[in-house]
Amino acid sequence: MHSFTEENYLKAIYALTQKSEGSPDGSPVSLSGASSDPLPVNTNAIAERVATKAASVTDMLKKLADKQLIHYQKYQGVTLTETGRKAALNIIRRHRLWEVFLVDKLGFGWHEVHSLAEELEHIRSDELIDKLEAFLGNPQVDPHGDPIPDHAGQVRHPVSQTLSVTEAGQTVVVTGVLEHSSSFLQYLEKIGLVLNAEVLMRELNQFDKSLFIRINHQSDTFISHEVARNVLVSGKG
Amino acid sequence: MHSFTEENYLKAIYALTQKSEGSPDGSPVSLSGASSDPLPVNTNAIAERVATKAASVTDMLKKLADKQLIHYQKYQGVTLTETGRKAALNIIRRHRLWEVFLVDKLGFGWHEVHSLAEELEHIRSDELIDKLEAFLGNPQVDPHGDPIPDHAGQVRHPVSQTLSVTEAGQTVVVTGVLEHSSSFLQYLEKIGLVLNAEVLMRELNQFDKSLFIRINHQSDTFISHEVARNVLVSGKG
DNA sequence: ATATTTTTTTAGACTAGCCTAAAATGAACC
DNA sequence: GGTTCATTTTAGGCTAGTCTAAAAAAATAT
Ligand SMILES: [Mn+2]
Ligand SMILES: [Mn+2]
Ligand SMILES: [Mn+2]
Ligand SMILES: [Mn+2]
Repeated sequence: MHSFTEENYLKAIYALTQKSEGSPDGSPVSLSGASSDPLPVNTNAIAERVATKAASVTDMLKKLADKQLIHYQKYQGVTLTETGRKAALNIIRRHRLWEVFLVDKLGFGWHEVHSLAEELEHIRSDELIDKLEAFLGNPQVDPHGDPIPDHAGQVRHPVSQTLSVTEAGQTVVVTGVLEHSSSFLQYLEKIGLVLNAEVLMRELNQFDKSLFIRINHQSDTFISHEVARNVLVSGKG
Repeated sequence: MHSFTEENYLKAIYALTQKSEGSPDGSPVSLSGASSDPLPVNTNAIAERVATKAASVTDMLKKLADKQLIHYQKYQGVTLTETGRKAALNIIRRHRLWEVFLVDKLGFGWHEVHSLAEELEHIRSDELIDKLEAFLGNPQVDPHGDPIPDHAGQVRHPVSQTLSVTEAGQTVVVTGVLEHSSSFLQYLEKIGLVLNAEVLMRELNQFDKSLFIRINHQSDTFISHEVARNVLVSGKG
C-alpha cells in the first residue's frame, strides 16, 4: 500500500496537526474529534519532524497529494484528507499496540520503546494487529497514557489537564505525559511519577511555580513547573 | 548495519548452501557444523530465491563482497565468510523466534506465519530478540521444527530422517518438515500430521511407495511417498 | 510601499536497488 | 581441437528518496 517513508510523513503531518490544537495553558480539554478544520501544517515543520530537508518534503507532498492522502497547494501548507487521517491513525494504532507489547510482555521500560515501535509500526497486516490487540487484552492506552485508536480510526482522547494547573489540596492521578523524551521519562520513573500514580498537591510556590507534591501517599517531592506542565492528570475517580 | 535487502540476500545464500548438503534419500543425517567447505552458490539460484534477476544479483554480490560478507570471484559462485554466516544465522534466529511468537502467543496457524516473520526478522535489536526469546521460554525449535540458532550463531541440527525411510512396525515422532509451502502445511494439519504427532508405520506399499500409517493411536491414514519424504521424524524417545 | 528576511519550491545531482539487452565467460558436445 | 549453449557479467536506464544551491513567493519590517 504505502511505503515505509510515506507512512512516516503521514504520521508526522497528523502529529503536527494535533499539536497546533490544544490549550496552551494546560487546562482541561476534551480534544475529541479535531473540532473544526485543522490548521495547515508547514513544510519546515514536517522536515524537522522527519529529520530531512524542506526540499525533500516538497517532493513527498506532491506524491501524497497525487495519492489523495493530503490537501496540498503550493506555499499554502498541507492538511490530511479523510483517507490520509485514517491511514495516519492506523499507523499510530500499530505503534501504540506494539509499545504495550514491549512494556507489558517483554519488560522494557516506558522510556525505551519508542524507537522500536517506530519500526514495528510499519509491518502492515490487519490480522496481525487484531490478534496482537486481543493478546494484550484490548488495552485502551499505551505505556505513555496515549489512547489507542480503534479499528475504524476512532480515538478516545481522555479529558485531562496538566499537573501544573492543579490546585493545592487536590488529589489527582497521572494519566499521561506531554513530553516523550527518554530522559524525561526516566526522570519521572525515578521519582515515582508513573502512570496511575496518585498525586496530592501540597504546595504551589508562587514565585517560580514549582510544586511540592506527595506521590502515592508516600514520598514528598519537589518538582519544577517545567516538569509539572508536561505531566497529564485527571481528577481522582 | 545491513539493509533489509542485504539481509535477504545473505539468508538466501545461506539457505542455498545448506540445501546443497544433506543426503538425497532421506536417511539420518547429523548436519551439525556444515562439515567441510560448502559448495559455492550460483547467481541464478540466488536470483530465483530472492525473486529478482541475475543482473541484480551480480550488483549485490559486489556490494556484499566489499563488505566482507561473502567470498566472490567473477563466474566462480559465492560462499559466505564467517562474518556473513554469523549474520545469516542471526537473521534466521530472529525469523524463527518471531514465528514461535506468532503461533504460540497470537494463535496463528503454522502455515500463516512465514511471510509475517519475513518482515519482522529485519527489526534488528539484540535486546528485543533476547527479551522475546526469554518471553517465549527459550524455545529450541520454531513451529516447523527448525532449530533456533543461539546468540553466538550455533545451531543444533537435530538428527532426523524422513518418514519415507521408516520401516513397517516402527513408531516415530514428527519433528519437522522439508517442504514449507502453505498448502502442504495445511494438508498436514488436516490429517493431524503435526509437530510431535506419534506415527506408527503400518504398511509400506512396494509399488508406489505410498504409506499406511496410524497417527496418535487414532486415525489410520494413507499418504503418498511425496508427502512422506517431506516429513521429518525421529525415533520415539 | 518598498526593502529585507524567511519560507517554500525548483533544478540538478546522488545512491540503493531494480530492470532489459548485449557482451563475456565457462561448460558441454562433437 | 572447435562449436554451441547456458550462465554470468557489463552497460545503460529507471524509480524512490535524499541532498545542495538557486529561484520564487510570502511574510515582515521600515
Ligand atoms: Mn516509523
Ligand atoms: Mn507512546
Ligand atoms: Mn525478509
Ligand atoms: Mn519456520
